[in-house]
Amino acid sequence: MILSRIEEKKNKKKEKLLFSGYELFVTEGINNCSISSITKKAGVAKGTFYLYFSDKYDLLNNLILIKSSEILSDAINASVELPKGSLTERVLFIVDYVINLFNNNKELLKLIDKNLSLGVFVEAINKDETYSNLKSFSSILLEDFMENGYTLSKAKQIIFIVIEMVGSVCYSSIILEHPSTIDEIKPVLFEMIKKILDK
Amino acid sequence: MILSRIEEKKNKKKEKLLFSGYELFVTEGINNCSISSITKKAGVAKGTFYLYFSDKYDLLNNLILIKSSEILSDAINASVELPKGSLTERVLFIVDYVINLFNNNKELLKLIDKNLSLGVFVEAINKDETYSNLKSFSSILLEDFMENGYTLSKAKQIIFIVIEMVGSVCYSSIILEHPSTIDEIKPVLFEMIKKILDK
Amino acid sequence: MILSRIEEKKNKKKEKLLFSGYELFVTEGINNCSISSITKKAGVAKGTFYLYFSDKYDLLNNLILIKSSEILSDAINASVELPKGSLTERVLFIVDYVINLFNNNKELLKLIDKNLSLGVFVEAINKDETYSNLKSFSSILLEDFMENGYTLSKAKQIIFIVIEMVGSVCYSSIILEHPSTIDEIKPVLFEMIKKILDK
Amino acid sequence: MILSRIEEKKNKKKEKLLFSGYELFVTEGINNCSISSITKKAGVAKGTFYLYFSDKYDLLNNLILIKSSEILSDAINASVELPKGSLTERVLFIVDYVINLFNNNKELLKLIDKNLSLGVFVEAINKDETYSNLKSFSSILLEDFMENGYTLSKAKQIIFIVIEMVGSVCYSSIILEHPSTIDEIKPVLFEMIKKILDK
DNA sequence: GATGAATGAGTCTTCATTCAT
DNA sequence: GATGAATGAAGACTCATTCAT
Repeated sequence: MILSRIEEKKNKKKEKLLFSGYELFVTEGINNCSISSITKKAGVAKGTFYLYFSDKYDLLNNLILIKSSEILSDAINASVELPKGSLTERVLFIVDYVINLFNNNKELLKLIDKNLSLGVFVEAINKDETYSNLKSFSSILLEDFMENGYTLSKAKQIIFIVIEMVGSVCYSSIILEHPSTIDEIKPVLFEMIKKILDK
Repeated sequence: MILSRIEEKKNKKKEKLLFSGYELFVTEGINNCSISSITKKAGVAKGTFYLYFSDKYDLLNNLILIKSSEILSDAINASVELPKGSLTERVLFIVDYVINLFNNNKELLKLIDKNLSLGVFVEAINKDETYSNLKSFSSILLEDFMENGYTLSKAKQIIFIVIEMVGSVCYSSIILEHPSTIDEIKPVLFEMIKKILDK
Repeated sequence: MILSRIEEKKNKKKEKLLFSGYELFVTEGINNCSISSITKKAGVAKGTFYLYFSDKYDLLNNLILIKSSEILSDAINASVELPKGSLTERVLFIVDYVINLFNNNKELLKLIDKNLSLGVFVEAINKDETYSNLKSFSSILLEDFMENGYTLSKAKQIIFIVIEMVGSVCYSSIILEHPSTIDEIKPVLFEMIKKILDK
Repeated sequence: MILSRIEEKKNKKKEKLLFSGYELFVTEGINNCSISSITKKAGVAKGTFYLYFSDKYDLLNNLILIKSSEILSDAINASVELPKGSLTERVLFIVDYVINLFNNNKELLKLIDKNLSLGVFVEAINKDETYSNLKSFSSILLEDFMENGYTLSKAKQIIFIVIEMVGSVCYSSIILEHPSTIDEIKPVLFEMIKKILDK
């Protein structure tokens, strides 16, 4: 356990770098951030950066997986209270949850959407066991689809399209506020999702 | 008309720069392109770049407007042959047209989607008279919505969401080929659009 | 006389360039002025500049001679009314005149002192017949020195030192306002000049 | 003291840059010096320059303060041997010292006078404690003025004017050698200073 | 004479990366 | 592991100057 303190210290540095990177990416934009500015903000030496990340984009990818994982973990915890089989409600609930989250954390939305779609994130889940808890997300949702008579493959495709649609609309309406605000567009979006899922 | 030859030359230079920028942006990625490489490819001096554009992103924006304008102009010309009022068919036709176009020109898709959504482009239409011919696009489509009982505002919102959805799905499936290929996802997408537009 | 109109036009261009150069030199500083900015302000083509001046500093030198010539011409016209032989009064009158002029035209002071001392200008007088009218300035003043028993050579040296002193003090007190304002320092300066000239 | 070696190295680099800057400024003129040429001469990388200075003019200002400080420190050490109260002699001694110094180091004179008058330097003394040893300069001299019945304020004004006068005359006569050489003008200058200080 | 598009050398500045401590 | 001084390649941008019209 004497190493754990060193280990802790190491993790602290990595986390500080991640956090500083996040702050700078969302405030300055990725193109305007340098390794220098990240380490400066993190309060560590420039060389330290290379002990944990290969470059700026490596840090970014770490960040996106972490943040995306958080978003969906939160959504899971909230949506489990809904009764099994209530497909439309669950999807709308999750979508609503994500919209609210993004609406309250525009910087996060900016970072994720500007760089990697949720789709890419899903891919990471499949590969990396670290995010295995997120599989339960899929499974709860997928089971609802099954119960409503969808094949697994069809279900995945619909989820994919809905995620793309929601992400895209969120970005445009929340960040760009164009052509509608999220409040104006949300009812229409929900109506469309309902229609899509209605048998 | 005596100036026309000079004016012509100038336009040629600008076009050469636009074309070279396009080529490099799509092959190397915008971050990996320098003014130097663009002018070199265009066969003009470095300083010449600044006679026509303020920076790399200025050229990019020019490019996106031009390319987007081309895409929609093409879609207009093709869709006018459909009878008035056939809303679902027209939307599907246009979507299909755009998908095929992007599928045959992945570089173009990469450039446009990575940087500006079609939504931003629509904004430009409203402001700039240069793209006034694109307004007919809206009008033909909007008339179909009207004839099917939609309000103008509702119609615009639906179009916006569909464009976001199609653009996003295209990018993921055509460029990233994840989680499905465009051929796999297209039928599902069409089915969803049909459901959305069905009264 | 048919050429005079062309000649006039030419002079107009040169004068416009001189004037624009003056304006830009004093507002932006010489280092921040380009041929481009000068011609733009003057409303002439870039190439036209080279028809009249070899470079930025050529224009500057022209400017300084012109401006200095104006200053001293004005001083001559004013000081001639004083009776011959009143050396101290004449010097103080001229110094006062120059101080007031600089005080009302700080830009002019900035331009002249920042670049060429009045001493350099005096050199030009000796060489260039164009400014021969300025010789009368010397003669009136020098005669006063003679009448007060100075040798010509001594007179010139005293004038030189006084000019340097006044120019330097003006620059510091009027432009930098340090360590005194011109109003505070002027009585002391006058007292010193009086002592210098008192036999 | 373990850091002292690194600290030493850093100071060496800074000094090398200062020295190279000095050499180039005086031989080539400031306008003709590039960061590149300075670092090349100093034998350091271009980027190293920016670790110590923000730009060319930052280095120049450092240089002027250092050099001016040296000049006056030397003058102090020399003038303290004079008996207290011998105002005229002390001023002449100091002026003579400065003239000789400039005469033997024309490049230094060129650098200082072309850019900042001694007046500006005095301002720096008042603010920055680094140059506090220079205050003794003022104090010794000012005390002499007091003993001769001058007010503090009057004394400062006279010193200011004399410094401006001497600096200006030095520049013209030593650098431009116009209209007199320093040897020719010095007796006249001394005579004038004597008259100024004579009660 | 006048023009201004085009040039490309030259300069500043940033920044990822290294490495001795 | 941690540091941060040093590097120098790379890129953005300026601008005096030319020359065809």
